[in-house]
Amino acid sequence: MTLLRDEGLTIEELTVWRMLQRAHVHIARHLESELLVAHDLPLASYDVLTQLAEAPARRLRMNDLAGRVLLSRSGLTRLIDRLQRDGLVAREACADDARGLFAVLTDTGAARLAEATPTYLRGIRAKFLDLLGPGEIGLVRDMLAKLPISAVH
Amino acid sequence: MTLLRDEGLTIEELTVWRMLQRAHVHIARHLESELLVAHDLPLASYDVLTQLAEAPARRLRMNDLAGRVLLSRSGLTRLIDRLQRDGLVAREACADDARGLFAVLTDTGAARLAEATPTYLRGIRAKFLDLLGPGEIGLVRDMLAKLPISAVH
DNA sequence: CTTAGAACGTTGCACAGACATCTAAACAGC
DNA sequence: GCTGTTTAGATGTCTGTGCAACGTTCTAAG
Repeated sequence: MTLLRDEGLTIEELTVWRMLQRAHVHIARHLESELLVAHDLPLASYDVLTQLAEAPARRLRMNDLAGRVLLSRSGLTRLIDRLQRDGLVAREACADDARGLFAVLTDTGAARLAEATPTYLRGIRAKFLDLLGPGEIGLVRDMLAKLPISAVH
Repeated sequence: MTLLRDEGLTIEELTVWRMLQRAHVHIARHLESELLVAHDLPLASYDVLTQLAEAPARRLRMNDLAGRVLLSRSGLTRLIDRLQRDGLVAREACADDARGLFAVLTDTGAARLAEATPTYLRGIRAKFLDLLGPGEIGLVRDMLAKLPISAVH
């Protein structure tokens, strides 16, 4: 605890970080298991499908996508492998850059996403939003907006 | 997006969750890599050492510890294996319950923790606390306090 | 045109983590 | 005491991820 003083942190500050950690892990695990049992869809896969669904023409370059879902390039390669195997995503060559590849959301993928989304949203509601007081959501947003939400280094 | 309406979530609410996700992952990765390069200590290990350091007599039952560091029992077993191999933690039998085991922080472990803590705290300061306005930390704490910080199910 | 360098994505490797299963010990109930 | 149930931890196995290295393609400098 002496160390805290050395770095000028209060115990409260440290606790806030720990709570943030625990809260996120807790919510993420809940979402993961709900999605898994109900739709056989890991959270990471859900995130990928969502990003693709929101992207123009339902497609995104691998590199681009990797940044958005907080995954390393290699991690994304394997994940897309699995999603492609399951027919939820397809790989398509990039016309103007032969190195590039698009990950494209298939119709099957879109359907699966639509099917899983209620579960996902209910989970967020139950484990996160409903527990906050009115107006606090805006507060949290403002707070989080100041944090580094940059891409993976 | 139509699905959002169906579940009564606004886009803002969904965004808040995503930002929380990104913020946590981003900070955690930063801490992890800093601890790794400077002290060869993964974040999970650091958390274990911290919990033990704060526990009475520097010891905690495996099961108890698993809950605090958000790790499965098997995950903790392996992690303690590694920490024991490195001499940072020792296993000790439990007097009044022959099934039980204590994980005990060794002096080496305590030293290593003390050595790594400045790095850890500096990271939290740089990637989290310093980015918030004054008074916001209390706000966040109150908010997070309402979230489910329960043990692993 | 040629060549050095950077960027995109994939692959080999090692490691961490979860789930299910297992053993040993404690705790019921009778 | 004896048996059935529960709990504490450890282990086998499988999945997922990151890092470093690689092949390929694009781009810039000479």
